[in-house]
Amino acid sequence: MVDAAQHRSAVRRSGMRDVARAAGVSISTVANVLNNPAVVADATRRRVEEAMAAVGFVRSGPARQLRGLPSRLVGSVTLDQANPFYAELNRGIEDRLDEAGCLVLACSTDLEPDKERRVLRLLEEQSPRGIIVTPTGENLDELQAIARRGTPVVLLDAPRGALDLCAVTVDHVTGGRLAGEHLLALGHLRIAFVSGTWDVPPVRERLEGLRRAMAEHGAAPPIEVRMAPGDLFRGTEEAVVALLALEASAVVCLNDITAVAVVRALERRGVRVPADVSVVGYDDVPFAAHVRPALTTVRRPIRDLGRAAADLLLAELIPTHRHEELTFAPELVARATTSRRPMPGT
Amino acid sequence: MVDAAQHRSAVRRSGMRDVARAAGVSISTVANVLNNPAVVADATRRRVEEAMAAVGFVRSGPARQLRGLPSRLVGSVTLDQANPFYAELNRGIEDRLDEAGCLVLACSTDLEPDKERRVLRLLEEQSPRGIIVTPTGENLDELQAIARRGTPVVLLDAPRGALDLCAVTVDHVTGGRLAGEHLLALGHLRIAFVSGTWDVPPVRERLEGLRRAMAEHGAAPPIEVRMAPGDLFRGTEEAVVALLALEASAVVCLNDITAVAVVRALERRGVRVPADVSVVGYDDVPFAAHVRPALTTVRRPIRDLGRAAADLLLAELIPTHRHEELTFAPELVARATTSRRPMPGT
DNA sequence: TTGAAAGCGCTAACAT
DNA sequence: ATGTTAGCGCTTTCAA
Repeated sequence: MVDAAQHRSAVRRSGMRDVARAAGVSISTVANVLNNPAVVADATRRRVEEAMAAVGFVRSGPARQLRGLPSRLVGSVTLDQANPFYAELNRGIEDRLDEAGCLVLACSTDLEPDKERRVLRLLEEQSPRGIIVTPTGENLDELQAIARRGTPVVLLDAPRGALDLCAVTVDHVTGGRLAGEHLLALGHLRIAFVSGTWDVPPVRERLEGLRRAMAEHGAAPPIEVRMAPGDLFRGTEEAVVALLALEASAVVCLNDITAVAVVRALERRGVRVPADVSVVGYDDVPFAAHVRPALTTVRRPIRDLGRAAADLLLAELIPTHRHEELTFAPELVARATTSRRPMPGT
Repeated sequence: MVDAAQHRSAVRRSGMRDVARAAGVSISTVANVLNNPAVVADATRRRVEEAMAAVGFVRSGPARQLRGLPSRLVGSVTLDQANPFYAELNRGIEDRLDEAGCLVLACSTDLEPDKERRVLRLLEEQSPRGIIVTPTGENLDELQAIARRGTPVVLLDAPRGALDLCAVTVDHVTGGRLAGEHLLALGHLRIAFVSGTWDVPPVRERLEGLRRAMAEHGAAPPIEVRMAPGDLFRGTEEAVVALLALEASAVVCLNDITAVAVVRALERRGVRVPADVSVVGYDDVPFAAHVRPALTTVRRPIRDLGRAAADLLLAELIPTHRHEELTFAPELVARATTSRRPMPGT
């Protein structure tokens, strides 16, 4: 007689029960060789180990979690895992988690609050060890609620002190300032800032830093050019048109991807970079050094951010844990898209 | 009186039990509003739903899996999720899985068989819905064993017909051929091929395609230059030295990253691309169009590969499922790193 | 040194 | 329309 369950799938993972039967011992002995081998007699242990190999035993994570053991899953919610910045970030997270035997669940929100909410819910249902998230900003209360329900949350690039959670951030005001000071030192006075379609704090702060640097140098405030919604290509074209109308001699972009797109759009219009217009990016993603002209940009230590976030997350398991906020310093990397302001009229 | 469990953590997720108590119904009624809402009286359903909100109910994925329901986790094992190719691939996988309410566990092996083995084991223990893997090639038997134990495995970029599993591949022989024919058409006769440190089939096949194209045109066979182990920088420098010694007028690289590095190394030595030497990449990762000179490369539809792999994986749940092998065609994208062979002596 | 038994949160078959 | 119950694979007391 063959029952329905066996029919449904010819393959079935064998569990401790099967190992126990194969080795002729009880389930708890199998549990002991797994979790407390010292207590098991050598001969028995060997017998059990052979049985494990023979039946192809694989421990069940879900069952262990159900018993209350810490999960080995960690969620990472970014705006887009294909974006080189977040790809690097996830790798940093993965590297640190790997040392702790944990795996990363990589999710993208595309900066859509609804998608973020869906993904967060899905993640929480897996009872992960925790969630590292670059928030869209629209679900901060939800994130706090998740933490309250027992799933640790680590924020990345969220406004400082926004929530009672662990967080790792970059001092974006300083980042914007660095870009500004670099350009001011090169003699630029009319500087534009290309921001994204959505108004997120980490970008606001860069603009604010730029504004401060310019104010301190007695220059006119930066002119914000917001990218049109839709694809990067269209948005950039329109931004560049606006840019040229403004007659700015330099432009700071919200990130490297946009900066490269802006450089291309300028070149297509016969505007030379940096001879006619200087361009500064943000992040220093790996390809920034490889485009031509090589991109001047504000670097943040991307993998370190990921590693730090993972560290904070793992530390949440410690009973005496207190929430902590880590801030990294950005750094200007001068390359070939910036140069001295051209003499007017030449 | 407060018991130990409560002490250990102030926060505790509430389960169906708590909802049932709060709503004054049995657990199965809660289960019904979750899984079979039509059968529940309207008033009761509302009461239960309110209770769920009130206690902050989150369904337990692990518990559901333990009951034998399909997991919502899918593993994706690539060589390096920070590599733009695999970052794109993972995004394609994520997009398709998202529609099925599944999440992707992104893992990197760095082409290290040991790491791959570790990661596969960790993944299998989570009893995921399946695993999509770009194998190092050293653990193929293990992959087959995993599938036998009940976790579906989908291969990516594995040798055709290597295993009795679903697979999605690209016709790399044709890919190599396309690169070769492009260069031959431009008059190149001495062509080198830069391969990676490790000898993996998808790269072998590209070289084989190149070889065939050259043979058919009566040209001398391609000269293989293997990258030195270690970091990309060192490896590329040495490869380029070898390259120049060979006096090849064109070089095909195993992928775009290496191609860009080769272009830079050539330029550092005063060799102009494409005036003196033509360079062809492979993959057409997003930045290939943005480096300067823009990279001529063999494109594969990266996100589509990911989506297809996810589709195959999800289809494994269907009882009548048969393993399937999908092959995508590559395509040459001629940009600015290739040009007509320079006249000897000029 | 080994075994018996309870229970984690859920689903599904069955009973009411 | 709602409730009772067994059990998924594991860990963890406790007893032998």
